Amino acid sequence: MTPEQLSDTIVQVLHALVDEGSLTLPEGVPAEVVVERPKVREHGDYATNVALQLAKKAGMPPRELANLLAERLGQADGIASAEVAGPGFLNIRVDAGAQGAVAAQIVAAGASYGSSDLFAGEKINLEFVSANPTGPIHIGGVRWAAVGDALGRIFTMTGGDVTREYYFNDHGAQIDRFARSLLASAKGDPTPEDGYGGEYIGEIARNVLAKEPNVLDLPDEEAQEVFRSVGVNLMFDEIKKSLHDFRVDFDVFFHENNLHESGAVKRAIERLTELGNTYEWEGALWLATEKFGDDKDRVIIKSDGKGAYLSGDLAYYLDKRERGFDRCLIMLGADHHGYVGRMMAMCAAFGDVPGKNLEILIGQMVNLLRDGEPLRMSKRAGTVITQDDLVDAIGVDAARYALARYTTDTTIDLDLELWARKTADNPVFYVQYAHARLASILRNAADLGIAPAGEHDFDPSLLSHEKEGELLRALAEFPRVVAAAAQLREPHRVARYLEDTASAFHKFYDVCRVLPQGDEEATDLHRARLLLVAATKTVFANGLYLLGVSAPERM
RNA sequence: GCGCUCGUAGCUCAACGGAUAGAGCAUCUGACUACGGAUCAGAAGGUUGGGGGUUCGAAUCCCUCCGAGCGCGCCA
Repeated sequence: MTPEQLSDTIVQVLHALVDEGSLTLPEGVPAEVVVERPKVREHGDYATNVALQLAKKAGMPPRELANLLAERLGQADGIASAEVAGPGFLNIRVDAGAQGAVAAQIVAAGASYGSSDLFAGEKINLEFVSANPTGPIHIGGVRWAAVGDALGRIFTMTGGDVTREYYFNDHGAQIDRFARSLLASAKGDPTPEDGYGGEYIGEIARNVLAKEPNVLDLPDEEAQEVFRSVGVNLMFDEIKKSLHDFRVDFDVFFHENNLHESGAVKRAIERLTELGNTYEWEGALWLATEKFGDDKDRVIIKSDGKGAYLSGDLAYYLDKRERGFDRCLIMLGADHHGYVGRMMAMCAAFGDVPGKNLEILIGQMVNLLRDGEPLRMSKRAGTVITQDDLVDAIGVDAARYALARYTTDTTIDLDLELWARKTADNPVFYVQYAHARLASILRNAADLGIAPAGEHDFDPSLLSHEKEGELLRALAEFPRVVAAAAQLREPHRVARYLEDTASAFHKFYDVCRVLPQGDEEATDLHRARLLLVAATKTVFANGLYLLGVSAPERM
């Protein structure tokens, strides 16, 4: 019995009590009730606070209502017992048979176990990383590469129609600085005062020279144009390759420059003007964002006639909405949190709903440590830690797992030494090891010619051991965890869940022999446990997939 | 000065407004004639930064103070 099924059962009992007149609920019976896994074992398999929630509405003391419910619930199908505890909690024990049936359901669902229709019919645009094409992706961007892609997988699993999008800021002064830096490097000049340093500049410059051998014969201004266009494209390619190697593939790479060239910026401004949300002042065009909650109004066309940075964002947002996205999520580093106010105001200025049509997620900084010492980064000195550096140090699996394992609203310290280790103190190995061990059991079973219990010969009530129950309950949680991760935009919940479930599995494995020993004959219990093993492996495979981490058959 | 995000075990971090705040690492004690010991069992470790408030119930919501990180351009 899954938590969802238990919730349904409780709702049915509520309906029955209302129908026979022993319970009055003026606001009606809720469609679902909260069912949770108690932290303390003595509190049963599941617990619900429904009596506490409904007591006031029913005009009845919580414990009295809980008693009423417990009496009926105890008689319901699949429920072994229901007891009232504390201020009015209901502690519920599930029949072993009802519990064990989950294993068969999971194996039958396979790769789709955990999916739901929570976001069905919604077009969701996820914009993340979007690092400037003036250099490789650095550590700040990688956090979102891992988290954003995982979130995309989670939204897909909960029914959403997901588009991953990367916004290339290939317009404006920073690109000029990039081009000047390349030219200076190619000529052997020192890095310009406001330019970019680092080895990659020299590398890109050499690659441009390889493609355009005569470029230095041109006047500086023309040469710089060549370095700009060729250099930026080389940078694009490098960024895309890094991301692909990181198992993050974007559906759309959107170039800011297109917005300016296609007239999209102009159109967006016209729209905002029609809506009465722009005005001219001191030679510039302003967007009235303050009335939508921003600190102050913002310039969108500067007095020199050029578009301010925000003008690209306006056009980009409008473009996404015109492409039919109901939800536009943008993931930014904490150093950009200052934009949230104006972006939300801009969204409202278009007549949209901030927080729904546009959502901005802020990720805090990542600090890298080696042997407990912080790695200091300096752009000038070229000691920036890039995505590729991180992958070289600890590998894609560990990097993705490490970055997706924490809530994005706290800064994290990653110790490269720890995450490179192939030992138990590295959480990703703990989880992957569980999967490999499960795979190994199934391999051994196949060698022995033992098949997991099937549809007709599976007796769920055989899985009655305490550790089997805990593992089954953990497996039954998976869909709820995925749903919560999607609704709260918190992929780390999946990682934490896998760690808990790995622990439940190892504890089960320690005390419950799955395969027959020696000449022992395979029994129904062996086959039932083998089915449980298959179900567990399915959950690990699905969970690791959501994080973009491999699920190894062997390690 | 204003704003955003945070403050939880020695360390890194969890915890739909729920019961005795949990894991891992590190420390200490145990378990291998092994379905993979990259594991398991146990011990120890806390005034959830301080103080108020809201309610049946607060790490979580509100106010305030302290501390940290990050932002506050007609830069991009």
